[in-house]
Amino acid sequence: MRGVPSPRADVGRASTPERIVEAAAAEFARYGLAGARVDRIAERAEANKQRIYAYFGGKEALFDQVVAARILDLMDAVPFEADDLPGYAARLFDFAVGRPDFVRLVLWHSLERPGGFSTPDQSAASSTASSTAKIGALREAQSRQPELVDPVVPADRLLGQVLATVLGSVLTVGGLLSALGEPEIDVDEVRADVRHSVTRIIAPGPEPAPGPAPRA
Amino acid sequence: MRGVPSPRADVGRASTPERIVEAAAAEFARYGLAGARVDRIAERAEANKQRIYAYFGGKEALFDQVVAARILDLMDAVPFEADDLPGYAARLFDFAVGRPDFVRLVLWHSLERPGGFSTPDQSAASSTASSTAKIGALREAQSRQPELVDPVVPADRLLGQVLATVLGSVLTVGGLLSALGEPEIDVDEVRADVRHSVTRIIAPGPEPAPGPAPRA
DNA sequence: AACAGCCAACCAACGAGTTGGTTGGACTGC
DNA sequence: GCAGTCCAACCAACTCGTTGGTTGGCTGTT
Repeated sequence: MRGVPSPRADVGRASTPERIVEAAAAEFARYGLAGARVDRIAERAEANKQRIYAYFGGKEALFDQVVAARILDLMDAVPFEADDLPGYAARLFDFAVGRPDFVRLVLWHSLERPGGFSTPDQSAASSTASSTAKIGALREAQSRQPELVDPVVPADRLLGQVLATVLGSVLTVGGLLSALGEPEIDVDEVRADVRHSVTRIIAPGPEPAPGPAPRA
Repeated sequence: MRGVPSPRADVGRASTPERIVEAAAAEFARYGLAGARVDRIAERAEANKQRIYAYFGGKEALFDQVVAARILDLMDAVPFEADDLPGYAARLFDFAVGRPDFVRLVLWHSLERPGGFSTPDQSAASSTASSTAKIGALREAQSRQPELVDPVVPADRLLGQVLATVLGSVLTVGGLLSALGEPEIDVDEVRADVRHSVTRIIAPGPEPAPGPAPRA
């Protein structure tokens, strides 16, 4: 958003750019970048088409900005908690499961914009920064609570595993695996399973039986 | 494919329908259903546009058939093995990681065709059938090897967790989480992590913190 | 006047799907 | 051997709805 104007004296109604972002999020979540229609976004936003071009520059730019905004939403809606990874995983899970549009948006963005964000939004940089911050926090938590230290998996990859578990579970609930044949799923059960998996992943436990010896 | 003709006496070259499927797989993997261009597929296949309509009926139908074919490929390339879930997970992982196009195809299909396959292909039915078969095999394996019986997670959800782990890891490697800030990933490490996670998930281990103590 | 916003029309390009006509191999009956 | 037929496949042009993006003119508010 370049020049966000102060809202019109039209109380009770979101500003035009806000309405556009909202409508765009819905449209993009449903149809993706290629499938989305600018006219439909304008109509949905009860705004005018050229406003989209005036504020956001174009379809792709709008897409990027919408996704970036939603990711920032996630980041401060679910703060990282190194001391309680199962809980963090569960909260992430709940956030994502409760917002199917968010998940679809991220999925679509990763498919349709392989290069990441074209707009040099802060979101790209800030997210890798936040990742290293998370790993740091995790290490710090481990130094305080030695029983969390896994002899096999170092902190950085531990985080990856946890996120992968959450991601996989979210998509499972979202019906992605239905193509591979997974029927009737209960969200509460899966959330418990996520906690369970993460608990076991982070806690010292049995070694992989026949697999290649894990490196230090 | 309705009327698959016998290949022309044009040795050394795949049949036209085969070439079309191949080209379509590449095109759809790259651009998705909405983004794919029929003309591009025809060109890539060194075939004629109307052949696509003659053989497959249209863009969407072609998409469905391509995806279904690829899923069947997966199914018999990586047979389920109830006795060695970590190994199965690792093989699934390798298959998917080695075929980014496959992953993208499945992802896109789940996004762009929410209702599953419109063509009443056998793939839809066969995949849920194969899923229940998997769960059955898993139960059977557990009855033979009681040490595999997890006191907490029943067989059906166990399978879901394993698949979710694999899926999440594959997407992590594929760069999906990069949006959420996951840098530099080593496939071998992640494969080991998958084994590791699955091993821990299926083996009796520590309970989730607030849960009841594990029974013998 | 400056500015946010709307409306309506417009444009050029694109793209799915179609059609008419052509080529060349294979098989048939004579 | 040869006309007749069938069929896969190619080519090129065409239809026609769609779509990203633009422009000019109008309204109301500050």
